[in-house]
Amino acid sequence: MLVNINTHRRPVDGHLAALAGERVLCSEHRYRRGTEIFGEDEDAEYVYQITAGAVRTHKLLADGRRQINAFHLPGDMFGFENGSSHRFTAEAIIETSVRIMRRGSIIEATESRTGGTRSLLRLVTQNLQHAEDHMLLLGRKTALERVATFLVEMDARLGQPQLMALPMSRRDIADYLGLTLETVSRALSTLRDQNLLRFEGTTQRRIELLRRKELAQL
Amino acid sequence: MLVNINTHRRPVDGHLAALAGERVLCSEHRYRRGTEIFGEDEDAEYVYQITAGAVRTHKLLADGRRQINAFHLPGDMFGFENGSSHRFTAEAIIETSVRIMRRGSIIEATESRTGGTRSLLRLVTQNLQHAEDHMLLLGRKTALERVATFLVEMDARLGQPQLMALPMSRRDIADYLGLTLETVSRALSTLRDQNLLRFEGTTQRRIELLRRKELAQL
DNA sequence: CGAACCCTTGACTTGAATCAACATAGGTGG
DNA sequence: CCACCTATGTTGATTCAAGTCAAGGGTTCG
Repeated sequence: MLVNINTHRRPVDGHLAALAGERVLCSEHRYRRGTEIFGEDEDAEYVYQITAGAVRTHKLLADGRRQINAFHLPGDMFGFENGSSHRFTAEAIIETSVRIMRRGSIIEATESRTGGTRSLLRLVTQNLQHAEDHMLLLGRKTALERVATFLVEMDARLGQPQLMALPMSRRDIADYLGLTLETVSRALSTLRDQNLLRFEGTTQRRIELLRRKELAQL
Repeated sequence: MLVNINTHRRPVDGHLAALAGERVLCSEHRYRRGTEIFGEDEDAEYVYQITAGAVRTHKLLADGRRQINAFHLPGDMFGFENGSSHRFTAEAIIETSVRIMRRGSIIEATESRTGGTRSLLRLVTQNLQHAEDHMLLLGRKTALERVATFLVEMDARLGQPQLMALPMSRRDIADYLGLTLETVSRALSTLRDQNLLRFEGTTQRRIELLRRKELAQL
């Protein structure tokens, strides 16, 4: 099975047709919040680059326990860190636009441009590095340390904005950090009480980091 | 700094000289149990293949908490999953022999042989896959599930021998699984009491798996 | 032979999970 | 625009899985 056309989560037919042609190497597509972009064990036919929005990738255990491997933000590419078939599920966290490319054409492109798959190798190596750091977090850090690490990571990836607008819910953060959503909420409250951060306005997803250094050295 | 000659953990001068020459592309070296092969943040000058023994790679937090990323067994290569500098420390678990190659020559070799860095890419991708599976374990599995998963993994990698001789201590297993050594010991005792495994003889590192299927479906 | 590990087991503690209640936001349709 | 509903987030009370502390036996190795 190459493509499962009768599900809403696949690129629409028009995009497939375009991608199948010779001229068009990539195509834009939009996903509503909460929709699946690809599933675990599906063929890795396409590679994705986010132009707007945010994506989470996760694995599930049989009884529903979820581990989020990574969050992807605008500019990030994802979907090829895999082998030929996806090893996890990707979902749009919020309304998200992605540029979709055929996997094969990407590999050929990077190969001819750099005289090898080196840039691809670099991307996979970056993913590996992130995974290694995350294993240390999951295996050995306390709840407060995990949440602080998460905030510092997001802050850096968003370019240290004055105000950080997190796209993901407390549950997503929890499943990324190997915690429960209550524990994440409590840790954030603790950090707020220690004046390390501030919630902006009424929605709790807008956070201002007040003392980045102290947060980082947890 | 390319090579820190005055530490015992580096290849001896003879090997360095040989590696520097044109003819010899690789060299054999032996490490006593517990000795460091390379350290975190060192230059990744060499790539290693184990011919006998076992190696662990780990990261440390400032206060000494340790997370073991992976165990390496005979036949395994390690040391280039990194970028140009090592992102963790590698140590011999037991008396270990490794084949040492210059990193550069490996990359060239794989490139010329396969018309690209594809085989290298495959190796890094395998590492990434392992890391992703391990994140699920560390983030979401119970102690018993972690130990069972560990046993099944080792069993498979050792070729499902009738009797499995683990090279690593309970502490190593604990630091790999994000547990304490006591919890690992208790989990093993529980599995023994459930007749899922058996300790062979007096040393507790020889284990016979009695019902692999039931162990695997935890 | 002694010393340093290694492993197991028991008793107790604790950090995070679970269970529960409540507040608020945001989306939908009347 | 409002009323409703669901999803989201916080906080408190309680439980529990794993950690910590402690003791004792066994093995290995210099």
